[in-house]
Amino acid sequence: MAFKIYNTMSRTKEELLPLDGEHVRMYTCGPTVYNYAHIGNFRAYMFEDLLRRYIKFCGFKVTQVQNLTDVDDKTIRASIEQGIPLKEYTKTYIDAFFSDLAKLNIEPAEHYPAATDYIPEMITLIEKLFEKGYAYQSEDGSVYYSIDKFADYGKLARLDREGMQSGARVDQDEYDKDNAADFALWKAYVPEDGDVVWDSPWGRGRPGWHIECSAMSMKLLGESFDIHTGGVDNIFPHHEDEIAQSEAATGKPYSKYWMHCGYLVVDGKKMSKSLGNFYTLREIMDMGYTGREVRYELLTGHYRQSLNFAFKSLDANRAALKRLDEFSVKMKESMGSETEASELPVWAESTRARFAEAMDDDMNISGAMAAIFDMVHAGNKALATVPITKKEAVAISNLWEELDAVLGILERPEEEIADEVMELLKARTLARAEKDWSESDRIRDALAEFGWTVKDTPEGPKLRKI
RNA sequence: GGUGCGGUAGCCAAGUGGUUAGGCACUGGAUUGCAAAUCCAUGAACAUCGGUUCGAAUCCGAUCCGCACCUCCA
Repeated sequence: MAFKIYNTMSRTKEELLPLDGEHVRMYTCGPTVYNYAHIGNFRAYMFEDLLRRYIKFCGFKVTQVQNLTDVDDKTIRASIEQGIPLKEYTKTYIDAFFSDLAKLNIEPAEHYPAATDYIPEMITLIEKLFEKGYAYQSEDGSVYYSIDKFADYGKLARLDREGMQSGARVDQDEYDKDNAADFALWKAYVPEDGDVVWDSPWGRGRPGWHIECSAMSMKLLGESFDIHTGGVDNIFPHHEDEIAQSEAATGKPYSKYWMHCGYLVVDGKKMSKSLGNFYTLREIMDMGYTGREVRYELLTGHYRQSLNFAFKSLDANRAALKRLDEFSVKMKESMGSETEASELPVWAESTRARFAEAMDDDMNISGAMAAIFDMVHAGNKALATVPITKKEAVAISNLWEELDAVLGILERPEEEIADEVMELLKARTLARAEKDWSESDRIRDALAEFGWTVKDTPEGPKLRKI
């Protein structure tokens, strides 16, 4: 079996073969911390989480770097407007970002470099570009990259250089540049930047946006690494420019694979701050949805497809997750205190292979989920006639755990049951024994107020969190 | 204008030449003091028109529709 991923560079699916054979080094474009990230942003981080988890499932090691863009036009403008120092301003949103990642059960990357901590590396990189003749300083003091010097410019986005046309926005300092499409490596200081400024060989200023990713990725992962990820909107110009800067400076290939995820859309339109059609995770959770339900939503659409966000789907996910939870609980109850696993029951024998086969094909998550639901279905059916042995239940639980290392949705944390809830349950059982149905129903309502439903089964009453 | 993605049942969503994808909802059944929950069963589809083929959701051509990117958006 081989894990195949779609490489935007070649526009084909290629087998993932790490440069050093065993260790996958990946770089992920992270958030610009000027505000709360919306769940469209998290769609990308979720894709990257699934990717790193599946890479590990395949037996590779992973080192992932995700940057924090804590200096750019938006962060500077907002911090000045609010009269808060930049570092302090961005800290709020950096903290919120990590808190949201945790709620979505996204595995932490190995490194989260902040742009402002890597200014010297960026300056070194720009100096190299000057040495090699790719950089020039314009009259306003800013430093630009000359795309005409880099023959491969446009290879990722497959740009038609001649066809880049007028529909494009007009850059204000166009006339300072050799080519209107040249991009900034270093931006000369302007009063609007307030006290956000660093010294450089070309005068005071701040780095351009693209250079930070090149500098931090190569510093932490090496001049050539395996996978670079981001949303499709980063293909051009951001990733194209990263390639131009990095490969021009080192003369080596930059990232071996480029992977891009599709958008989250709302009513057919891309979710974005400018359209105002966005939701933050905290807003959705305030509406009563859990991080796990949102995770399921973001996870279960294929990453290269645009994903239509709708609360209706979140409601549907709740039912689907319940089905998985029921099965999971059933297995836990069946295994008791047994720890030794036997062979899997026949109805689960092919599940892992089917799951892996689907995921190997560029992370076909729908196929992978189908394998799991098929197992649940076959299992439920089989259990109606042939009880599962304790050791088989252990084997299923082990499988479940292995698959959930990739998905991060199957396991649900144990719910703590308060003493008073237990008392109510006892009282209700007593009432039922005495066939006092009105008292029994009254207690059921009382339990609901504590957030629990009770189900009466042949083995006695069972509590479930609503 | 250039580049790219897409249109599959009530909704979501896999599938790239022949075999039940899957989930949610609906309906029926089992279970239940009644419920709820759960479990089982179940129909229904490939944007349009043409072509290739024994056979097309899948390949080819045309058309219609939607979305995105084209200089700092995940």
